[in-house]
Parts: sequence; C-alpha cells; structure tokens
Amino acid sequence: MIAYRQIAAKGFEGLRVREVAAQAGINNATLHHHFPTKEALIQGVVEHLLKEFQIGRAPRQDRGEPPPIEELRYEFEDARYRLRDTPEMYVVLMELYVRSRRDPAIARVFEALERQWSDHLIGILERGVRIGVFRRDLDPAGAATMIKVQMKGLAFHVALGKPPRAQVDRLVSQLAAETERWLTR
Amino acid sequence: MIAYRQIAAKGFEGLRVREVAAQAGINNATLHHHFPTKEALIQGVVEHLLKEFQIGRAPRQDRGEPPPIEELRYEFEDARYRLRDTPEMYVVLMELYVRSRRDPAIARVFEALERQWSDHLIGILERGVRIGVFRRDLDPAGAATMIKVQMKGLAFHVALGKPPRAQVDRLVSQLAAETERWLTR
Amino acid sequence: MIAYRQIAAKGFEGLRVREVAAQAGINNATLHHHFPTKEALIQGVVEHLLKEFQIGRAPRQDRGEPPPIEELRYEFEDARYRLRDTPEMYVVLMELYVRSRRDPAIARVFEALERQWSDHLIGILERGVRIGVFRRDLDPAGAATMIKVQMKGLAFHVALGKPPRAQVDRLVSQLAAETERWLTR
Amino acid sequence: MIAYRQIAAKGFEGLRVREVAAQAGINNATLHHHFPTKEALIQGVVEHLLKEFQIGRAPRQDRGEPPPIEELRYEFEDARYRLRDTPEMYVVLMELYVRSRRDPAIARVFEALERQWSDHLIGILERGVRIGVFRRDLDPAGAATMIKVQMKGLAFHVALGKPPRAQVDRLVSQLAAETERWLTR
DNA sequence: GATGAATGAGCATTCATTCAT
DNA sequence: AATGAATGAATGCTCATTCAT
Repeated sequence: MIAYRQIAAKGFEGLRVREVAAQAGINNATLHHHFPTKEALIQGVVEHLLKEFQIGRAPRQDRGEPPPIEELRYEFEDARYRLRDTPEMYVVLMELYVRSRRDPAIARVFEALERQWSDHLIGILERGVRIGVFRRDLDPAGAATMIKVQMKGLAFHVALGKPPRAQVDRLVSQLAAETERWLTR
Repeated sequence: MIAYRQIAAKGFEGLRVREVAAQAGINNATLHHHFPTKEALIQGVVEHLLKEFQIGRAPRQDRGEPPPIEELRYEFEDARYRLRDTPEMYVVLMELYVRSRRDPAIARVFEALERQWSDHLIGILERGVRIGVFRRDLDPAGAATMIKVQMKGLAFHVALGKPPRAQVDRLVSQLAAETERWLTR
Repeated sequence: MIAYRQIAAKGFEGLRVREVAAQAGINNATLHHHFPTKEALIQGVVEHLLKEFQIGRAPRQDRGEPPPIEELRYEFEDARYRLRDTPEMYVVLMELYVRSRRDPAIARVFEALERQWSDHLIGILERGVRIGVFRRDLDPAGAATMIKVQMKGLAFHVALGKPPRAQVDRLVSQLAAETERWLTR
Repeated sequence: MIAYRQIAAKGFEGLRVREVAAQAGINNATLHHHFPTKEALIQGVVEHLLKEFQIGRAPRQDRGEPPPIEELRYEFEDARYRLRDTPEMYVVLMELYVRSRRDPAIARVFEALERQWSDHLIGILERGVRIGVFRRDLDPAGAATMIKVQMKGLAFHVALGKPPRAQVDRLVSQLAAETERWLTR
C-alpha cells in the first residue's frame, strides 16, 4: 500500500489523499472510489500493517512446539530482524499508536493486538513454568508485560532514534539475555 | 503554554493556530505577533516541554551527591511520579519524538536531550563502578542505553496504553529492581 | 420514472444520477446507457410529467361535448382531485417551471403546454359565448389567462404550502364559483 | 447582495460560493469570513429578500388609515408595480419557496411571512366588514386566503412566464376589480 | 445491454499568514 | 501590541461522464 509509505515518510500530518493517489499513479477520485473517505484509507493502512506483522517475521528453523526459551529468543530475534529489515513498519506503528489516543477505530485494533501479543507471551511463559525451565513463582501476566515494555522501548529507541546497527545488535542481545536470566533465576 | 495542551489533547494533526489563540483568549493575528509562524509556535512548545522536564521532577530527600544506586532508583521513581502526575507531558513528548523524524529543528533538540540524558546516566554509572557498587566489567555507555530503552518502553507503554495504576507501580518496581540487580551482579 | 420521485423529494438541486440509478436498482453506467446525459434524464422527467398530466385526470361522467359550464367546473374539480391525489406532481411541475427560466428545452415544453392549455380554455369559453351561457362581451383570451392565473395560484398555494384539506376544498369551490359568476354575469 | 442576483440569474442549483465571491470582487475565502457556510449565505439572501420586501413597495399617496378598499387596491397596485420594477425579486421568491419544502430554516421564514401577510389582509377585511363597505357574511380568513391565492397566481404567471406588460396590466386590473366586486357583493 | 473502475472538473471549506488600522 | 478583515493555496470530497470488459 502506498499510503503506508507516505505515512512512514511524512507522518499522519502529511498524509494527503491527492499525494497518495499521485504516487499510486491514479486519479485522486479513483482512490476515493476504493477508499470512500480518508478514514477508510487509514483503516486500510492499519490492515496493511497488521498483515505485514503476520507475514514479515524472521525466518525460523524449527516448527512444531519449540522449547519456551527458544520461542522467547525468537521474539527478540524477530524484533531485531524486522527493525533492521523494515524499520519503516515500526515508524508507522508508532504513528498509529500515537494516533490511537484520538481515533477509537485504531484504538480498538491496537487493543486487540496488545491482547493477542500478551496471550502469546503468556502462553510461552506458562508452558515454561509448567515444564520447569522458568522459575516456579513467576507471574506470567506480569512477566509478559515486562517483555512487552522491553520491546516497546526497543522499537521506540531504534525506530525513532536510528542508532548504529552494531549498537542495536548488542542491545537486543543484552535485553534477551537479561530477560532470560530473570525468568530462569 | 496553551499550544502544549492542544497537542496533548488533539495531537499535532489537530494543532490549529486559531484554536490556540482562541483558548488563550486573544486574536489569532495577535498570536502571530508573538509566534510569527506555526513552526515558531511549535518551537515554543518544545521549549516549554524542556522547561517542564527540568522543573517537574519527583521530590527528593537528599541533596549533594547521593549514592549511585539511590540516584538510579530516583530516576525510576521520578518516571513513575511523572507518568502518574503529568502523563500528558509524555504524550506530547512522544508526539514530538515522532515528529522529530521529519523536523530537523526538533530532531536537534532531541539529540541534545538524549546526549544530556546519556551523559547523566553514564556519570552515575561510572561513579558506581569507581566506588565499587557496580560490577567492574560494566560498560557505562551500553548500560546507559539499556536504561534509556527501559524507560522509553515504560513511557510508551504507560503514556499510550493507559494501564491501571497498580500495574504501573509493579512494573516500575520490577524494572528498577532488575536493572539494579543487573548492574550489581 | 424514478428520477421524477427524486425531484419531488429532493428538488433539482438534489437530483443525482447515481441516486436515481441506485433507486432503480441498476448500475449508474447502465442508466447512462438509457439517458446519455443528465439533461436527457431531465427531459425524460418532463415527458413523464406530461404523460401523467394526460392520464391522471379526475374521473368524469359524461363524454362527448358537455356544456361549457360543466367543462369549466371539471377543470377546477380536476385540479382539486389531483392536488389531493398526486401533490408531488405539482411540486415537480413548479420545480420544472422555475427551471424553465434557464433551460430552453424545458421552456419550450412549457410554452407548448401553456398554449395548449390556453387553447383548450379559449375553446370552452368561445363555445360558451356562442351558445349564450357566457356574457357576450367576454374576451376569451383574457378570461383564459384569468383562469390560468387562478389555477396557478391554487397550485402554488397548495403544493408548496400544504394547507389542510378542508381549506383546499373550500378554496377551490370559491374559486370555481367566482369564476363562473364572473363569466356569466 | 450579490448572491441574490446570482440566484435570480442561475437559480439555487447554479449558486456557487466562488462565483458570488468573484462577482463581489473578493476572494472566496473572504466571503467565507462573512458567511461561514453556504447555508449562512442563503440565509443572508433570505434576509435581503425580506428587507427588499419592506422597502421596495409602490409609492403611496395617503398615509394614516385609508379606506379598506383603497388598501386592497393598493395591494394589487403594489404587486403590479413590483412585478414590473423588480421582477427578479419574485423569481428569487419562488426559488426560495420551492426550496422551503426541504429547508426548515427557509420554511420557518416563509411561515412567518405568510402569517404576517394573512394578518395584514385579515385586518383590512375585518375593518371593511366593520364599517360596512364589505358584505356582512364575509369570512375574513377565507377571503384573505383567496386574495393570497390570486396574488400567488399572479406572481407565478408573471415572474415565470414573462407575459407582455399590457397583458399584466389588464390582468391585475381584472383581478383587483373582481376581488373588489366579490367582497362588496 | 450491463457493469465496476476510472476520471477531470469542480465544490465548499480550512488554515496559516498578511494587511490596514 | 492588538485586531478584524482579507487572502492564496490547499484539502477532502462529489459527481456526471467515460472506458474496458
């Protein structure tokens, strides 16, 4: 989607229906034919982002049900991979996140996304506790929130701050290692 | 500043010179007298934010040079305090951060702010290493980045997600404790 | 015709080709197949109106050549009947009349209609003068104009003012009686 | 008012804010400064019409309280005068009347106008009955409606049909004479 | 004949900015 | 310094019409 790139480049403020149409090589009325209103266009961007979230994950060796620790490592690995590969996705994500404060439609989408993400992490953590690789007294919900905060911080720092690649790599490794240590302590 | 509140409420997208003037009870032409362009108005918002950053800190008992661990705890305590007390400041901060990607003037301000913040943390960490409360092999710059990421994640999660207060308290405590443990290990 | 109803409901201003097509249950491009332009569509409305004018008359007992006074009474009776039965026809009529000032095609139609109407009335009046039921010195053309003005006033008042039915009945009776008295005096 | 002339020339359909501004020699944004919305502009036209209704009356010899018959004659005289002098006023009037069916704001204005007009006529008629120049059994309200219908018919016929001046003169005289005869019979 | 997509011209309205006082 | 009026350059959106299938 073109609108997506526009937001990445100029933000929501700079999102112009005409400009998106022009970059798509179509008449602006044609764009209105597919997205009757600007709001609909933005919804389209949101859906595009969600799709990208599902397809653009880092490559993965083992299928089936890998050990929880592996799964967790993969989460960080995936974040690193994507921050490097499609950083603009995170920029759009943050734009949308900020916008979600005023746009109920977007807020709903993000609430669902957050819940889904939490559930995913909690599932991993509970399994880890069950099979004994994570400590007994771990509160899965609280730990999931911690992990989310780490990753949000990572996204914030990298997507908006553009630090050198080496720093990012070191950072992700440290975050992953510390999280792991904390969970297994 | 009124423009500041407007941004907190409606975001950059919704920032209107006329509206700011109206809320300030003056004519919009009069506002242009003080801030010749909208860009200037935004710079005013940035300056206002920086000022708020310096004055609005959490209350503190001991002056002089407190132990590094205390200083670090205070950083988290301050974040918790401000996120509770003036959450809209963080909202504006994130709006500006997102905007900094396209606005060089804002980007410059944030670069300075980041450097200042890093230097402050590095100072604390180096002192801690020197006096032996933090581990010998600690890389102060890397650790400072880690702490910043934690705090950015916290700001992101709390300012845009509005989790319940109790969750925030627990989260900040955990983040502070884990960071401390990591530094002193 | 659907367009006809649309005009009755929303006026010329609100006449939309797409809306007409939608109400007809067809694609708007299909409508353009039948009426290549909006102008053609309006011509269709005009023709539909003319047809309605000829078919929708009040029921009538005697055929052949009724007495002129009967014929005249019938004209008023017909107006009353139609204003009650199909008031929206008069609304469209007035819309078209107003439009005729700028649309030569419609103006032509109305000129023909007016002439036809005048001729019809003049025929009745001349016959009435000839057989002696109307006064000798009557100017048929002038009297026809008078009758037309009465009926236009009636249409204007009733179609756009929506007065209660009883008032309309009384009004038409009075108009018919006065006209009759005037012609026979 | 310029918008007024535009409506007279091109009707409501053809009323364009930009065109009005251009004809007024001002920027279209400037027009929006005075009339924030097109609706407001139309309200301005309505008010202008009402004002014109009050100031543009036919010249009148006697002040004070003229005999009812004189007053009535004056009403017709005034109509003839205005139809000749400012025919476009009647065109706008009819445009607005037609529009009043869909625009509650305009409908309200016309309801008030109709009531005012009725009251005025009823006042004259009642006085005429009281002093004995009109017939005893006259129903003032019904008679007022009759007179209004006559005048509406006149306006309709003349403003939209543009008949030759001589015909109009004859018509108005006949209408006035017949009305008078009917009231005094 | 019918349709969905496409289009260009135009529309009311918005908004930061400027001007005259 | 302050203001109300003015302005130009958009901006999202509409609509009759055309095109390709």
